[in-house]
Amino acid sequence: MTEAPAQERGARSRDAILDTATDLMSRHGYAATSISMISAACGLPVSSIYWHFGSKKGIYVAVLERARTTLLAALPPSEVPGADVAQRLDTFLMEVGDAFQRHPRGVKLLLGLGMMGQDASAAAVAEVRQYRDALVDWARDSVSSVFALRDRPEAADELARFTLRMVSGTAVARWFEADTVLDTGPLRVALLALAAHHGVPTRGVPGEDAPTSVVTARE
Amino acid sequence: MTEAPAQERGARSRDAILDTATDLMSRHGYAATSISMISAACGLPVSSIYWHFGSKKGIYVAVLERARTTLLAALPPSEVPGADVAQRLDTFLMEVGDAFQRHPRGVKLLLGLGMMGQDASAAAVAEVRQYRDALVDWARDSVSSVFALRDRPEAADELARFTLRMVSGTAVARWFEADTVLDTGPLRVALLALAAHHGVPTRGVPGEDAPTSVVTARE
DNA sequence: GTCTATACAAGGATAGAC
DNA sequence: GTCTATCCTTGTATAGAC
Repeated sequence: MTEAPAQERGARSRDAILDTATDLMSRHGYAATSISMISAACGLPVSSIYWHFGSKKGIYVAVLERARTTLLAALPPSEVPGADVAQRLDTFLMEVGDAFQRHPRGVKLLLGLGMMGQDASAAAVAEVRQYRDALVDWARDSVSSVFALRDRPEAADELARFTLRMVSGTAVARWFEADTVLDTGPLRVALLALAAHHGVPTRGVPGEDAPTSVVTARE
Repeated sequence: MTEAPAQERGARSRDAILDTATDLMSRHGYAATSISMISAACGLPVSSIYWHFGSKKGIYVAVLERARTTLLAALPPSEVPGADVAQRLDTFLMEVGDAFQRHPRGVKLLLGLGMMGQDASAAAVAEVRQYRDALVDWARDSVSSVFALRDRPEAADELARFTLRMVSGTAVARWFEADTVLDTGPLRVALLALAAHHGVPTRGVPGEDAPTSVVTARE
């Protein structure tokens, strides 16, 4: 059946290299991953790798770029569906926790690879920033949708940052214990409290919890 | 003033090497830091470094060990002083934010160096674990003291984990923007809400007494 | 304890046949 | 596009004089 047009073989190899590099680099970091390691792991000779990517930094940039587009494509729309805050929040948290499980390399790539230091080429730095900015934007849009914060940009910003930092921190924890999951329960409580603290109406959301005073102070 | 007993010179050199290695490794990571870089930066020849530490892993272990003891010595007692929860919480958060400012390498060392992968010697792994466990213990004891959770170990554990993850996540954020500080304000709101959610009495802590905080380091 | 010099392996990268 | 073979640099580590 119609063998590969010889052009497809190239694309296939490119992907294989990228897969291997992503795996190795997200595990060991950029510096600790050598071209020969990649070559040995994916079966293709060193020169093929250079033919496709030109340099080690080239591989790095390509890996990051693909990771970014993949993750962004997998992220749910930042327009979170749901009738009320509680519903949307639960949906959002479920999605975040899910993405955290499915894309264990997201943060690790940013960190492990971001560790290039001064060696970082402009292209690499640009990729890292773009990756991170895309995540920030998505998070802000999402919480903005969840809590209806279109007219409260600072509040949306704070909630988004808070969420992302918790996710990053949990990713760090996963460094040490592989089966760590994102604790969406506490995060839910925290986000609701933060929203309330900002005077955002959450209309009796807490539900089963917090019979006591939940912070309703304002600034 | 007669010269150092020749033995002190050694100790001094050892410290200098350790300082340099700590700086370089926390910035570039373990793999990306070479012995020659350290040698060039601290002025001592490569062989002196090997004389003192035996191997690159040896330097790593020594760096981590010193970082751990230094940080632990700098951490305030986990018995947080204060008449009520509000006072103790503010004290605790101020201390954490302060430590975050003063010891920017804490987490970065754990991460950047922890990235050794399979190369990690047993000694190195042990050091990393010990470092991290010490932090966890301190955090748990502290929040336990703040919220009087001696008889609620699970609650203390959750609050401690939450706090540490936020700190780690903020450390990650600092990766990208150097002047990032720990947002103790939102963290305060979150911890109070979590405590309340666990049914822990916080005796009218919330808003009125504390101006929305901004607890940051001085100096 | 410190220095110079050096052994030896591994890493990044390229040449050129196929 | 892929392979073999190779160049050159850098890195870890050691030897031995002082």
